Amino acid sequence: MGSTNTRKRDREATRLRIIEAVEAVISRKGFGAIGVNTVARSAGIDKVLIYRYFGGLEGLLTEFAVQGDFWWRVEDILEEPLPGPGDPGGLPDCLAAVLARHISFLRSHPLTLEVIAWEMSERNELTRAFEQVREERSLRLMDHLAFRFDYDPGDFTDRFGPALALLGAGANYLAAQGRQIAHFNGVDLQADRGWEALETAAHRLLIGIAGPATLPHRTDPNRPSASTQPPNQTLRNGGHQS
Amino acid sequence: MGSTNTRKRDREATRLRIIEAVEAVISRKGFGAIGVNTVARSAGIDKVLIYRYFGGLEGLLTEFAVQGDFWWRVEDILEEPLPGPGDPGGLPDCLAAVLARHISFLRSHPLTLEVIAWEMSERNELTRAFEQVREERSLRLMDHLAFRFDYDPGDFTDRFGPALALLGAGANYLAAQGRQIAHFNGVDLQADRGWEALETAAHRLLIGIAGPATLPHRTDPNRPSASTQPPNQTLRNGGHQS
DNA sequence: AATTATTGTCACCATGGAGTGACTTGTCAA
DNA sequence: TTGACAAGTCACTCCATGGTGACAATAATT
Repeated sequence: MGSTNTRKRDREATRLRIIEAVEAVISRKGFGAIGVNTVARSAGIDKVLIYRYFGGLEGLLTEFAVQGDFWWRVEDILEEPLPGPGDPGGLPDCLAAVLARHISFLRSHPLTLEVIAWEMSERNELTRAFEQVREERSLRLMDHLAFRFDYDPGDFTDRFGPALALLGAGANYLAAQGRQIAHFNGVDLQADRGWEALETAAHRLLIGIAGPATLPHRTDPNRPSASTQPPNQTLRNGGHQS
Repeated sequence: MGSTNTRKRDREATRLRIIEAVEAVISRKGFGAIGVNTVARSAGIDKVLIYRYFGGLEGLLTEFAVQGDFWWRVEDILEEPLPGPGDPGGLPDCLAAVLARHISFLRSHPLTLEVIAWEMSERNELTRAFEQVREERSLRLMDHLAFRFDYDPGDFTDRFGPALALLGAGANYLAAQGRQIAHFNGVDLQADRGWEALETAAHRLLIGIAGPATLPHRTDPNRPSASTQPPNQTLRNGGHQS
């Protein structure tokens, strides 16, 4: 017992210190500065421990990636209150709100922005894993939205997938660039004002694509697909079923 | 005379070889691999020449940046035929066409994509210069579009700047990511189909923001601003004045 | 032909990173 | 108390890179 002592020679404690050092280095100098020496120096330990405990830099980064969660969870994006089919704004409002939460997440997670920036120029096991998580959650989110608004998932993807890709990708790019540059096409990326303008612009754009004028869904009331339960059970509390 | 001989010891020729080697290295291994040794090895010359002729890596990269033009010129984006105020589609069609040309440029300029990716993680004289060129041309493009559709430039920027920033940034992100990853939100970034879908999505989005229903411009027919000539004279042939 | 300037080559140093083997020291169990 | 094992330290090799000085070879100039 007492395995969680505050011993001086504590493997778990040093493991944690090392992982935290990874985060510290990335926050301070970016992913490009990550290395065995840098991390060891920042953690105040000998680099040989990185090899002993993690099998090298790659293992350490994997561990780091597993610990921290660098992407939103579908449940958080869908958390109520969120505009639904009954609300006046309908689908455009909902999509705009989803995008706003996406943006909010990005802007409050600097480490995620580092990951996004890193993925631009690096290609390895880790970036592949990151990408896979993001893609999986994005698609799952779309399925939930399709269900929420009674679309066939395939229909929904065809209709709104590319548009949401464009807007989401734009948010990624602008948020990541906002770390370094101030303006993009005249928009101030480091001020809340700029981001508010982007969000309202996105809202107006989405009204165009998903507004009442362009809403030919529910054409077949008793189509076989779009079951009566959410696409999968990963939602904590069933999400939107009221 | 005969300064352009095919001598064996030709300073200009070696200078060119070195600059071309920069391009080759970036194309093959990305900006991250750029270095004095790498370039010298790729050019088949001694690295000391880089210091002699360019004063070091920084000078070489500057020269490289000056030579190559890594961003579209406003004139090319505005080249006729381009939808104008008289055409049925009007402003949305025009903006969609502009975005399509932006995308086309990106997809046909891999080096530009490398620059974009590089700018995400690096911050130095060069990236600052790149950014400045882009920003200047983007704003100038917007001014031209405002003039073309008889908007007050400030109005136009307020109304469409953020939306165009979002869409343009999305294109940048997706094009740059398309070098490495295949799918984003279900869209295939390495197939023409995927990009066509993105372009039509953008078009539909723009109809929402700039379509006839949301076109309260020209409210003041004799407003003082929006002069009768294009914002500046950098257009080759005066551009759109018919 | 001799001089001079410049192109290009070679050898070298310093630095910093990745990775490893041998050592010391603290902790736990017998 | 003692021995064994694990935690942590030290010292080192190897390698790639940035950067520089000295030298050889060739072209232009006189």
